[in-house]
Amino acid sequence: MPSQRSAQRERELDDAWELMHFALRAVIARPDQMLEKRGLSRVHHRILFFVARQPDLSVNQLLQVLGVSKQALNEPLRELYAQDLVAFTPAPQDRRQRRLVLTAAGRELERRLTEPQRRMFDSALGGAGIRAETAWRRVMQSMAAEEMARSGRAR
Amino acid sequence: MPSQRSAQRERELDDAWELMHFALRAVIARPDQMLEKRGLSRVHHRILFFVARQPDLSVNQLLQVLGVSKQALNEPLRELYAQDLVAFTPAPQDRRQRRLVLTAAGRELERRLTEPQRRMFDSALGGAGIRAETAWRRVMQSMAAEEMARSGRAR
DNA sequence: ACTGTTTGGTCAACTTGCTTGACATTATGG
DNA sequence: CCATAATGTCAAGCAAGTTGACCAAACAGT
Repeated sequence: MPSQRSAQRERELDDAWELMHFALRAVIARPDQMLEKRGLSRVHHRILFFVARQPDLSVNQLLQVLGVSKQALNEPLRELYAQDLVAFTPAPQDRRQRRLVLTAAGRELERRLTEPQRRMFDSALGGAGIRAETAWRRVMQSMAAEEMARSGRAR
Repeated sequence: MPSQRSAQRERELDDAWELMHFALRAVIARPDQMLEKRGLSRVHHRILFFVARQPDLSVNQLLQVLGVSKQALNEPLRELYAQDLVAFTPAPQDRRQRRLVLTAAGRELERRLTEPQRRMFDSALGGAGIRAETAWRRVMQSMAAEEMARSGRAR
């Protein structure tokens, strides 16, 4: 069952995947360095990032988004709490739920950590022009859609 | 030192990063399932992928590309050899170097593993049109360039 | 021919970041 | 009052990486 694709096209698709591979590595690199100095890890950043973007997230929602077990989330979360970077408030209607928010210090740190990434995206997307940017988003959207739905990310 | 960016732009950049995040997860998902059934892991796939794309790679080159220690590479590589998926040939000029190539079975497996990913890229890129595809590549290229240079990927 | 360097392999000890399982707590809702 | 849901926590274990140390073979320069 060989596909209908040309060998040439095959190469182009593999190039695309390789491109994404290295782009990801580049985006990750800087924040990882900064995190290490603080004794934090990538999970901490992911938590800060998603909570910054969607405050009052519940723990369960965050689990869905991150795609890890609650045990894996628990410790990093406690550390962030201990360092006064995130805070909890019980949900008004259901006091079992803990709504996650960032403290001022948490927002500050999140900004610092994510800034290099924003810079990269800004330069890459902005530098390519408006039309290229929307094209880029359309392509990514098409690849990510299913997975985002599964994680409960509305669009 | 707050940046010059608007809050609106900030959100768009974060959206882009999130998009990439989930796209990656989507691309990875299928092959990971297949690998698990064979008792192989993601590294094995990465080895197969890169050796398929650039046969006669030396071990050191592969290390650069994958960005892991030689100890981390060694075992998976041995397993692939034991399963007759990769083969070694001494480099003609320097017999210390082992040039890596895929066996027929290796090429076959690599095709099967990478196929779902190629399909995703083909559908996402192809579906967006030629101009969108080149735009997408330009953006990714801009983000990945440095990292690819560091890994010795010519462009 | 000697020597130092490079390529690669291997053993060992350790760390990190998860996993699953089991169980406890508290709040909710009927 | 009771089943269920949201969350926390302890424990054991595993996967995949790390660093360090050491070894052999092949090469390159003197």
